[in-house]
Amino acid sequence: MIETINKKIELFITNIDGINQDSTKIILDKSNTSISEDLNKGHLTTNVCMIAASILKLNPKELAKKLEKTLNKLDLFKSVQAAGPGFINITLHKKDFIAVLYNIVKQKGEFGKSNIGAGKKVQIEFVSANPTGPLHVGHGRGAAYGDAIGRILQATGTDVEKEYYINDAGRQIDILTASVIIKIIQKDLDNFFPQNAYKGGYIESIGEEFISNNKIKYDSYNSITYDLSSDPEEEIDQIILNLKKLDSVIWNEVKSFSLSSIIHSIKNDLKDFKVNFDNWFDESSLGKLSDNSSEISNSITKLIEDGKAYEKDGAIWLNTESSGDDKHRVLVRDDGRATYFASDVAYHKNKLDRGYDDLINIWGADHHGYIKRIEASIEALGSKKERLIVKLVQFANLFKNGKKVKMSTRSGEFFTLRELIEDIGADAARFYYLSKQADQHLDFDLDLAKSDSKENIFYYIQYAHARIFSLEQKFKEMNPSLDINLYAVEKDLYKECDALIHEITKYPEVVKRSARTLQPHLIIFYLRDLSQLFHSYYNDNHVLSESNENMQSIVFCLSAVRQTISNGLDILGISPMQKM
RNA sequence: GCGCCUGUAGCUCAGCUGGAUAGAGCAACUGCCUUCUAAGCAGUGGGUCAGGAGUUCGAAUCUCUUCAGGCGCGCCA
Repeated sequence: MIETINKKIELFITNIDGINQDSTKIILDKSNTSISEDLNKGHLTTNVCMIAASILKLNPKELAKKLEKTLNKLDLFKSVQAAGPGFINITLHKKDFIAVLYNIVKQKGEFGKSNIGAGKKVQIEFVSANPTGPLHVGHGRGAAYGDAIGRILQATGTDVEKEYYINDAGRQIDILTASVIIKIIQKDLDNFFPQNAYKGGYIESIGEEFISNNKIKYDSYNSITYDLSSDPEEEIDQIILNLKKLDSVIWNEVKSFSLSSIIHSIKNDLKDFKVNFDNWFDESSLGKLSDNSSEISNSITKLIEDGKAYEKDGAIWLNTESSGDDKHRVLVRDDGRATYFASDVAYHKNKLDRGYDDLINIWGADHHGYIKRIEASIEALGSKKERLIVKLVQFANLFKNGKKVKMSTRSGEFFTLRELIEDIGADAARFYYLSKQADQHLDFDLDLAKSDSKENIFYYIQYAHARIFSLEQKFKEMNPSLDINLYAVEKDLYKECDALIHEITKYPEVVKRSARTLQPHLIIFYLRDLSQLFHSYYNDNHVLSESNENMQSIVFCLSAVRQTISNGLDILGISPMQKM
C-alpha cells in the first residue's frame, strides 16, 4: 500500500510548477511515508509536503491541501486529510487496513522478516573473552547483544556468521598455567602464591582434576621461588620461566588441560545462555613469529613490504597516525616477541581475506581507544576501514537486594554468567541485557528481574502472550465447530481491535530499523507498547461473552498479536511463555 | 592535556534520516477482581529536554560553546 501511495506522491511532486529533476529526487529521498503513530492520525502519514515546501520555498500547508485534493480524487482511500504543519494523514479502507492480519496467518514466524539485507555477508565477532576463567556477567551482555544482532540481521536476509576469537596464545595463558601448577604444589611451597596469579576457585578445581589423572613430580619445588622480583609483573614472569625450565612436559600438559577445561566450560555456559557460534577461531592458529610462513609473520612482512611498518629502536612499528591514531604502535617488541596488537592485525587480515562485506566487532567499552589502531591496520592492509564496524558494550552493574554487587576479576570475586542464568533464567537475563542501548551503562536489577510487578517488563510482555494463548485454547474448547475470520472487523461491526491491528502493522518496520541501527532494544520497547495495548483491551473487553461473529474476529486479531509478540521475542533469542 | 560516551519528570529510561500538545514504567494520590490469568486496567499531579548561542518555516534531535559525570590514552592483554 505504501508503495502505491509513494507512486502517487511522486507523480504529484513531478507535476509541481517549475520543479527540476534534482529537487524531485532530493524531496523523494528525504520524505517519508510511514505508519502513523496512532489512529488519531489515520493509518498512514507522509511528511512529503513539508520537505518539498522547505526545498522549493513554498507554503507547506497550501501544498498539503493540494496533495490532499489530488489523493482524494483517486478514490483509493477512505479519507485523506492535510493536518498540522503540513502532514498528510491517510485513512485506508478497512480491507486494506486488515490485510496485514492475513499476512500474519500466512507467514506465521516469518512475519516481520524482510530481504533488505539480502546478498550481504557479515561476520560478527563477540564475547571472545580470554580463556583464563569463567564468563562473568560483563561478558553476558556482549553475548546477548552479539547474538541478538546476528538474529536481527538474519531476519533481514543478511548472511551472518558468528565467531568467537579464543586468545589461546600469549602471556595470559602462561599465567593461567602457572596459577594451576602453583595451586597444585602450593602446600610444598609454604602456601606461597604469586600476587598476579589467577586466584579464583576454578583454578583449584582444574588443578584437582588434573592431578586425579596425572602426577606432578618436581625434584625441587623450592627452586621455583628463588630470587623472585618484588615487582608482581616480573615475579609471575620469572615463575613462568622457572616452571617451563623445570619440566616442560608437565608445563605443556597442564597448559593444554587447563585451556581445554576452561574453553569447555565457556562453551557450556554460552550454550545454556542460548548463544551459538558458527566458528571458534584459535589465536594460536595464526602461528608464531619464528615461523616464516605463519599468518602472523606474513601479515607483518606484507606491512613492511608495503611501507606501512618500519623498524625503529629494535622494534617493528605500524604507522597508524595516518588514520587518526595519536601515535604509532608496536607490532614486534625489541626482544622479538609479537604484541597482542600484532595478533589482532593478523586476525583481522584473516577475516578480511575471508571475503565478508562487513566485519562487526563487539567490544567492551573500555576498548574504545583500540578502535583507531585497528582501523589503521585495516587501511594499512589495503582495505577500507568502513568494512569494520565496532560496537561497544558498556559494563552492566548488578544490583541485588538493592545493593551493587562488587566485582573484581583479579581477586577472583565475580558474579558468573552461569550464576546469573541459574538465578533468573537465560531468557530473563537476555531480555534485560538487551533492554537498553548497548553502549550505555546498564543497571541490572536481579530482584526486579524476578519480581511479579508491572515494572518487570519481561513478565509484562510474557503475560500478554500467555493470556492470548490461554484465550485461544478456551475459545477452541468452547466453540469446537467455530472457525476464525475477519468478517466483523472488515464490515466495521467490531472496532475495538483496531488499535491493536494498527500497532501490529508497525512491527516489520521496527525490525528493519533495529537491523539498520544494530539496536535490539527497539524491539523490546515495541513489544512493551504492543503488550500494553493488549492488556488494556483485555481489561475492557470480555472476549468469550461476545457474539460468535465478534469472537471469530477477535480471536483472529489476538492470534496475530500473539504471533507478533512471539516473533519479536524469537528475534531476541527469547522463548515465549504459554502459561504463567 | 587529548579522544570517545553521557546529561530528558523525584527515580529508571524511550524518543526514528529535524516535524503535530516531549512519552512510558516506578514512586505519590484516586478508582476497578461473583465473568476469559489483578504478574492486569483506568485516572490525577509532576518537564527552563544540563546552561548559552547558531542553522531552520520548525530543534530533545544538527553545529559551536560552557558546565557536570563516566571511560580510555603501555614495547599490557
